[in-house]
Amino acid sequence: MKKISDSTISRLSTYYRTLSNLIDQGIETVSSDEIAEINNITSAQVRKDLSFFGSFGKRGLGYNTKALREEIAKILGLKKEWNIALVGVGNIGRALIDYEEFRKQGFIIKALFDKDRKKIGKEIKGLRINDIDDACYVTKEKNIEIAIIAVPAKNAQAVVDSLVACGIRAFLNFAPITIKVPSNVTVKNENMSIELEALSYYLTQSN
Amino acid sequence: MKKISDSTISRLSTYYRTLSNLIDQGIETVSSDEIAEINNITSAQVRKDLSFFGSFGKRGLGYNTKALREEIAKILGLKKEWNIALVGVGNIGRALIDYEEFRKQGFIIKALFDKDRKKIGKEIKGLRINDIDDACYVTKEKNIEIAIIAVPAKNAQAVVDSLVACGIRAFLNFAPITIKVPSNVTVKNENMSIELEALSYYLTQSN
DNA sequence: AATTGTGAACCTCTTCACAGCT
DNA sequence: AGCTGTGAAGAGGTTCACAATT
Repeated sequence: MKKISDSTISRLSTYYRTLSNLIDQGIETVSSDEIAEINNITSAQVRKDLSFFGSFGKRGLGYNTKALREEIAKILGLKKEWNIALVGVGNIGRALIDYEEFRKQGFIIKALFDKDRKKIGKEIKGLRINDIDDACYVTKEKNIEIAIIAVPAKNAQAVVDSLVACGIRAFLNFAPITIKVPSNVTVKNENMSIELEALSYYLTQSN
Repeated sequence: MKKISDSTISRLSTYYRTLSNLIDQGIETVSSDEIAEINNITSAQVRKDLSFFGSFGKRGLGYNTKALREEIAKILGLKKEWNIALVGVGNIGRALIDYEEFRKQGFIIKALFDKDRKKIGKEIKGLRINDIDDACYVTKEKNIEIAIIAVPAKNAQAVVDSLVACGIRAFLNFAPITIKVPSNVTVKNENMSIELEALSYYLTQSN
């Protein structure tokens, strides 16, 4: 399959959310122009993004909201639940356990890991905190497919290395560091300081 | 000033972090090639990014780590502390209050807001939770420059609208929705579900 | 009449490659 | 000799504009 850009994929996610909202409002049909307007982009962009995957609209009419959301769900792989491991039960980690948005989209945290002896064995929301050294056993048992890395920067690479060795191929990394992985493994970064620093830059510019 | 791309700005943030790590290791000189290697990019990219702002290296030698970090700090506006308001004291919000990384970079949370009567008046880490309706008074008193939006999607636009009316011009938005703002206001999004959905897409593709 | 789907044009970002400096 | 700084080339992403369809 042809290579689709990261931007297209992340815009599909926003279309998915837009469609969900429209469906909640009882709206059955929507044009690329309306989807674009809601998301501050152009209608050509919306149509082009969708065109990589098929023809989902009707000329003159637009798109059926439910049908289009269904198509995007298929594209993004949201028709199944994904089993997630959360590594690092600190502030960020604990917030993510309670993050409704993940569960709503079918991302279910099924395993917790930490390396702090004081935490291991305890439970949060019915989930036992496991020793990261037991990662391979637990991830296999629980069928984990994606790991969220919420450990300090200095430990992040080692944690990912060992999970890659267990066969995990997708990571959401909250540590402020670039993680190295083999080419068949995907890492997405969630680096909150970077965005704040961009704001700092723009504010500094405009003064 | 010429328009610098978002990607360049966010890479500058990563160079800043890379340089901090090198300095901690006592390394005094670094080449664009080494910075690139650490961050999985090309050395031409590193040099081009820096070239938009000046000439900070010595041909044949590379860059002085401390001097370059200083330059990047100036560019990104990190030579001062930024006063931040956090709106929405839920799971995510509370995690951010304790997030050391922000404080370390000079982003100091100085005001908390919520609209839940049960929370207003209480304190977290010595910070009083204020009524979002008092936003203008409090943001002015505390000299707030950036707001972090950690409220449910359905309230996010209204919260931002009222803070824009108070004069806030920079937002870090955690709500999974596109916020509309005037052109002199900047919004950066931190949408964790989007990144997970991208992982879901890549895993789905490769199976 | 309205709106999609898409090749072509356009624009922006990245990489190349080398002159210039240390 | 080694590495930066940068114009030019190349790649990739976005927008235009219009034929096709309902």
